Amino acid sequence: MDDVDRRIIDHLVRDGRAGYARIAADVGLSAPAVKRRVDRLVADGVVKGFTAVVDPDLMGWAVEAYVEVHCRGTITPEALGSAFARIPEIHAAATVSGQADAILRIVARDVRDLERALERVRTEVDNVDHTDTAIVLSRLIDRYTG
Amino acid sequence: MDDVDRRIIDHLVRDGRAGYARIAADVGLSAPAVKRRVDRLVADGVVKGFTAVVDPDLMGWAVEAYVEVHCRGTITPEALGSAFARIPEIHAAATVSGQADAILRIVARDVRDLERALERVRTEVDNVDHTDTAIVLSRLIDRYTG
DNA sequence: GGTGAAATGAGCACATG
DNA sequence: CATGTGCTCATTTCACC
Repeated sequence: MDDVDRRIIDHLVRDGRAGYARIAADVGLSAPAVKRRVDRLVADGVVKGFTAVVDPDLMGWAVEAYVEVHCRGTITPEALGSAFARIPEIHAAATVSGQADAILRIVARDVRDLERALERVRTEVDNVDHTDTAIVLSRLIDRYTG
Repeated sequence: MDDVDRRIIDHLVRDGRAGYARIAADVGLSAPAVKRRVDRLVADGVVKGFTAVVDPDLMGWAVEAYVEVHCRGTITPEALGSAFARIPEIHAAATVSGQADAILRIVARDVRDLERALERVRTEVDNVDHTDTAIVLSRLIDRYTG
């Protein structure tokens, strides 16, 4: 992981479909050298994959919410993770410091979907005391790199 | 936006670097037809772009946090958005319903960076009463499609 | 990591239903 | 109007240096 790798990753984050020749010109290497580095970065898991960035509004994924999950007693991150993984509306989940035990980002088609997902969180995850939901009103920023 | 478009998008979300021929075989069209649809989806803004998915831990972006922003009085989403946009550590920001006015996802290099970003939020954004920060302990889920 | 050749895929004009 | 076909050119991807 040297500086060239970082510049290659930066380029790929900005344009995930950029050709090796363009990246090579950017970082000052040949195209095959860039491909070898990208292959290695993917194999090492530094680059986990490539994806299309979709406008949620235009796709009909209208309702998004941030949900604090508060649990009774103690629960392992692994147990939380495997339970959350079964709920497809959960796009991001993380255990956090502070009063809440975990924070979820839920993306649902409509309010009904959101309600259903929240109900599954409360029933399928062990020891959930309560959830605190903040529904997204307007998306201000959606960055993919710093 | 028909069902074929949705399947193309689904394919591109799963693999942002997939060739048109592979997508074509998947959805039952020819490669040029798929390219035309993808070009249209990008032009229409349904697909906003393509990006590499990077493992934050392996990149040294070690500290991530969800931050509730509580404001005094009223503030427009536009004012919040333009203020947040100046702080590069903020990767996602949205106004929300409930007690908080906005929720941020901040990705910082270390705790010092996080602290600096939070200080900027409190000073550069108008009418901020207080912030409530939950530092991510472990990432459980990071999905890019439902 | 660079170079060159072979294979693969992109991208375009034109014809078709 | 959107798709399919055949072609040309660029890119990828592999060998080897």
